[in-house]
Amino acid sequence: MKDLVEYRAEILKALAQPTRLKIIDFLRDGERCVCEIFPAIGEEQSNTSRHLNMMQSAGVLSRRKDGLKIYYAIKHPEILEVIDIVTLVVKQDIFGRHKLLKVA
Amino acid sequence: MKDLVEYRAEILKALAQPTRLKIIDFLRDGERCVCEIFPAIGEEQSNTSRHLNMMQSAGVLSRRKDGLKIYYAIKHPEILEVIDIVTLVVKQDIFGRHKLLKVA
DNA sequence: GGACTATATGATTATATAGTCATTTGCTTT
DNA sequence: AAAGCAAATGACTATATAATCATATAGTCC
Repeated sequence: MKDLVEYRAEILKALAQPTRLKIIDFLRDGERCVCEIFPAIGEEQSNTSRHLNMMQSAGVLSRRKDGLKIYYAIKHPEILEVIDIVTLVVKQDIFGRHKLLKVA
Repeated sequence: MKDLVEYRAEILKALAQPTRLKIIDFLRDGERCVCEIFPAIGEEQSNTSRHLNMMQSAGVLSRRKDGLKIYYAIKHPEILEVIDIVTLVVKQDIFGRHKLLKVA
């Protein structure tokens, strides 16, 4: 049986990729079908589908079927908190350095 | 130049691996040298060194030299918040399901 | 300088990942 | 049942990752 540390890694890995981050950003306002997602992020349908499937297996997204379409949504609002904190850290850490240099 | 989405992915990737999560957990109480870290997490010195180096490049850890030893520490306390939120999500999502099954 | 300790790195291997193109599956509508 | 759209999957390629073993680098102390 997988242990806690592996589940944590799995969720984090599901977030740790540019294409997947773009998907999550796009899903901020609510659920969307694949046919809306892949043009919005500028990726192929098949690639988008694989990432969506991976994120839902990891427990990051939920999936709902409605006729032909499949709607994906962010499953836990906490995921957005995680992304927001990371964004903050990036700004502090990376862009912070540049800003300091400019100010100095 | 790398953009925001790539920096976010880089930080998340630096967290998204079991060995690295163990390192971060071990660094919760403060900085530790490599010689303390690798026995604590049960990994080889060289493997541990690579993970530490990778996390510091990503901006997750800071590094301080003192004589022979190199001390690593968590650079931003927010990183621990991220881990804690993810832990919560895991418990809700994965273990939550099992609990429900048992209760039902 | 030589022995010793701590950390990093080169080389290698096995496995995982992201992406693409073509095809398939499944549902809907006529 | 035939046509058409949405999503998933198979096969493949190129690249990245994690781990190991052996070795190198760099600092300390005698």
